[in-house]
Amino acid sequence: MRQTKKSGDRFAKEPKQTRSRESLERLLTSAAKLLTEKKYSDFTLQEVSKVSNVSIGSIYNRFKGKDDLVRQIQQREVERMDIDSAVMINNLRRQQLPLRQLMPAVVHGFAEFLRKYRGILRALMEIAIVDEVVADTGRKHSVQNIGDYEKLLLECRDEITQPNPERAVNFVFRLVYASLSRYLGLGTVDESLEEGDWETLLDDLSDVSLHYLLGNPDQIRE
Amino acid sequence: MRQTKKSGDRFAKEPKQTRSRESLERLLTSAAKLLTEKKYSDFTLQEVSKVSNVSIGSIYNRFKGKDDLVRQIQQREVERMDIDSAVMINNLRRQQLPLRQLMPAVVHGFAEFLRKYRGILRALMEIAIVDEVVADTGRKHSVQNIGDYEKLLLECRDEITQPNPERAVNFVFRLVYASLSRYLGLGTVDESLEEGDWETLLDDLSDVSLHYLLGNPDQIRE
Amino acid sequence: MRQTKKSGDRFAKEPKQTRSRESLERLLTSAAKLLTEKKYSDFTLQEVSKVSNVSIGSIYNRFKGKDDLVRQIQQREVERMDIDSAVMINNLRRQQLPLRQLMPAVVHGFAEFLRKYRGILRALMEIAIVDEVVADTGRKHSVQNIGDYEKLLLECRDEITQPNPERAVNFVFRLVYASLSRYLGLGTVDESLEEGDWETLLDDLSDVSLHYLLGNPDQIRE
Amino acid sequence: MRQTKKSGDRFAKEPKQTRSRESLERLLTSAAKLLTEKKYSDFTLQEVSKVSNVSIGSIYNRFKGKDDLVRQIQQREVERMDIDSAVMINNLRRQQLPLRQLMPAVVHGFAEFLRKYRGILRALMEIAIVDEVVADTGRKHSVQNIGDYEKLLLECRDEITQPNPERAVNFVFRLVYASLSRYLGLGTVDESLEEGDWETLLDDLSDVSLHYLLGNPDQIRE
DNA sequence: GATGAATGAGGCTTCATTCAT
DNA sequence: AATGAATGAAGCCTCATTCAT
Repeated sequence: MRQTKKSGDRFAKEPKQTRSRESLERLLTSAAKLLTEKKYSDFTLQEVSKVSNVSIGSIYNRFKGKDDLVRQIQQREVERMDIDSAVMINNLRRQQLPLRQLMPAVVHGFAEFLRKYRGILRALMEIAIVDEVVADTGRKHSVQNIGDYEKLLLECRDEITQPNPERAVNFVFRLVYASLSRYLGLGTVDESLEEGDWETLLDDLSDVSLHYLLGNPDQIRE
Repeated sequence: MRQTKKSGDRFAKEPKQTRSRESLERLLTSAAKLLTEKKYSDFTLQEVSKVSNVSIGSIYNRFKGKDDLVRQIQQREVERMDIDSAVMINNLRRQQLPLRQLMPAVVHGFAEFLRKYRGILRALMEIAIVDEVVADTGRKHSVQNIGDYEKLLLECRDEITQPNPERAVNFVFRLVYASLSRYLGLGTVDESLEEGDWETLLDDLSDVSLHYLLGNPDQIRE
Repeated sequence: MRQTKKSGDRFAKEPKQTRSRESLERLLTSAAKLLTEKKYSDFTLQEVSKVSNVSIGSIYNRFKGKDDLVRQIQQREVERMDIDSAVMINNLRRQQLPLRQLMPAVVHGFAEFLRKYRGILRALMEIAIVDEVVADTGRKHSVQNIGDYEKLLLECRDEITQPNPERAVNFVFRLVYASLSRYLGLGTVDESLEEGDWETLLDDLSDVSLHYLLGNPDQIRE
Repeated sequence: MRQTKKSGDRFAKEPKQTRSRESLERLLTSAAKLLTEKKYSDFTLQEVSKVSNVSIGSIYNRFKGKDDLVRQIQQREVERMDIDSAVMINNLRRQQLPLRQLMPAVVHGFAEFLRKYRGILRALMEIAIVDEVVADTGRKHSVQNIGDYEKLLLECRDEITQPNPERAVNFVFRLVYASLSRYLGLGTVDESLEEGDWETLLDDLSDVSLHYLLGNPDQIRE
C-alpha cells in the first residue's frame, strides 16, 4: 500500500506527539482528580503514576517534581475557570438587568461557578497553605474574578442607597463568597457543612444583599 | 488508601498521681500548641514528645495513638470554649438589650470568641477532613454553640420584621459565622484573607444583619 | 547542582544501654568497613543497614543522615589515628637518634601509619571532595600530624646543611607523604600503583631525604 | 533487511557522514568537558545529551553505554597527551643539556604537562577506581610516558653518581610525579592541597633530584 | 540512524507504632 | 508505668537504559 506523501505530511510528526500528548493528558487529568479526592498529604506521585498509567520517570520528565505538577494543574484549572467566569459575566452584563434581578442572577451564577469547581478549589486552597506560588496564583485569580463581579454589580450603582456603593458592593460580595465557600466546604470541611438547602441559601443571600444595598439606613438606627 | 477515620470515643486514663497529672497536662498543652502552629501533616508525635518532655512510650501508654491524642485535645479545647461561650452569652442576656444594640454586641462577642480560638479551630478543622470523629465532635459543638446565640437573638423576636424569625436569625448568624471564619482564615488560608479592617467588618456585619432582620420586605420587591 | 556540604557539628546520641551500645558499635564498624571497600557513590545506607543488622530507622535515630554518619565515622577514625601517631612519635623522640638514623625511622613509622589506615583514608579523601566538613576535619588533622613529624625531625636541626632547615624539613616530609600516598593509592587509585617494592621505596625515600638535608649545595651547581 | 551492498553510489552518504562526525565531535568534547567539571557520580548522560545537543538515542547508537563513552573519551584524551608529551620530550632531547640543566627543564616540562591536563586526569583517575578498563589504559599510558622521561634523563647517565642509574632515575621521576600529582590534586583532593608556591615546588623538586642523582653516597652513611 | 519519551530499580529520608529494658 | 531505641512501609526523586516513532 503505497501512499502518496502529500496528505501524509500533515501527520508526519503526529504519532509521537499524539502518544505524548495523550499520556500527558491522562496524567494531568488523573492527578487533578486525585487531588480533589484526597487530602494533599495523601496525594502521592506513586498513586498518580498508578492511576494514570504513566511511570514515575515520565512524570519527572515532564515536571520538576511534585510541586511543579501541582502548579501546572493549578494553571490549567485556573485558565478554565477564567474562561467560564468571563463567559458568564458577559452574558449577565448583556441583559442589563436592574439590581433586583441582577443580584439573584449574580448569586446564582457565582454559586454555580463555585459549585462546579469546588473540588479543585478546595484542594488548591489546602495546598496554598504550604506553597506560596500556588497561594499567589490563587490570590491573583480570585481578586480578578471578584473584581469582575463587583464591576458588574456597580453598573447598577444608581440604585444603591448605601453612601459608598463601591464599599457596599465589595462587602456584599465577600459576604456571598464567604457563605458559599462555607456551604461548599471550600476552605476546608467544617462543622455546619451542607445543612440546609442550597436553593434557599441562594435566595437568602440575594435577599440579604438587596436589603443591604437598597435599604434605608435609618431603619437600623434607633 | 486513607479513609476518614471512624469509631472510637475513649478517654485517657485519669491518673491521680501528681507527677502523672503534670506530665499529662504538659503533654496536652504542648501538643495543642504544636497543633496550632503547624500543618497537621507536620505535627508528629516525635516532636510532641520532645517539646513536652514526655516520652513516646508514655504517650502510647495514655493514648491509643495519634488520632486518639488529637481527639482528646479536641475534647479539652471544646470544653474550654463551651465555658467561655456560655459565660459571654449569659452576660449579654442579662443586659436585655434591644436588637439594634444586641446584634452588634453578639457580633463583637462571637468575633472575639472565634479570634481567641482561631489557632486550634483551624487545626481541628483541618483534621476533621480526615478524622470523622473529630468532625462529628466539632459539628456537635458548633451546632450547640450557634444555637445558643440564636436563642439569645430570638429573645428579640418581636422586633424582627422577617416572616419567619427563627429562619431569619439562623441565616443571619450563619452569614456572620461564614464571614468571620473566612476573615480569620478558619477553614484554610485563602486568597482574600486579611484584607480590610477587622472593626469595619464587624460593623458591616451588624449593619447587614439589622438591615435584613429589621428591613421592609417590600423594599426588595419590584 | 551539587555543592560542597557545609555546616554541622553534632554528635550521635550516646546510648548508655548495652544493647544500644552494641548496635551502635556494629553500625559504625560495618559502615566504616563498607566505606573502605567501596566508592562513596556505592556506599548506601541500605547496605549499611543490611550488613550491620541495624534498621534504617535506627540509623536515622542516631545520625541526622548519611552525611552525619560519615562525619561521625571520620571523627572516630581520626581520634584513633591521633593516638596511634602520638605514641609512635613519642617513642621515636625518646631514642634521641641522629638524623641519619631518625630519618629512616620516621619514614618507616609514617609509612606504617599510612598503610594501616589506607582504607579509611582513601575513603575520607574521596568524600572530602563533596563534603566540606569532612575536608576541613581531614585537613586539620593532617596539618597537625605532619607538624608533629616535622618538629621531631627539627630536633636534629644542627645536622641539616640546608640554609633554611624548617623549609627543608617541610619539603622533605611532603615529598615522603606524596610518594607514600601515591604508592598506597591514597588520593585515588592511579596508574603506577603498587609497582615496585615497598621496602625499597622506604629506603629510597630515606636516602633521598638525607641527600637533600645533609647534602652540599655546591654539588648541584655547575 | 533488504540491503544490497554495492560499492557504488557511496557519495550520497558523505554529507550525512559529515553531520555525524560533527555531532560525534560535539558529543565527545562536551562530555570531556563535563567530566572535568564534575564528580563522576554527577556526570550523567542526560546532561551530556543536553549540553552537546546530541540525543540520548544517538549516544546509545554510537556507544554501548556510559562506560563505553567514558572509555572512548579516555582514548581521545590519551592520544592528545601522547602527542603533546612526545613533542616536548623531543624538544628537550635536541638541546643536549647537562643533567644540572636538564633536570629542572624536565621537571618544569612535566609539571606543565600535568597542569594542562589535570582536569581530565583527575576525572579519569576517579573513574579508574571502578572501571578496570580505564584503569588499564591509564596505567599503560602512564608507564610509557614516564618511560620516555626516564630515557631522556638517562642520556646523562654518565653524570649520575648513584650506583644504579636506571633505578635512581626511575625513583626520582616517581618522586616528582607523586609530588606534582599531590599538589595538583590529581588523585583526589586532600588535606595539604595547594599550600605553598608552585614555582618553589618545582625548584625544590629539581634540587632534591639533583642532590640525589649527583650526591655522594658517603654523605649519608655515618 | 536519529530522536526523546518512557521505564523502574534503587537511593535517601520520615514517622507512626512496637517492644525490650 | 516510664522510657526511648528499633522497626519498616512508604514517599520523593535520579538516571542508565530501552523502544516506539
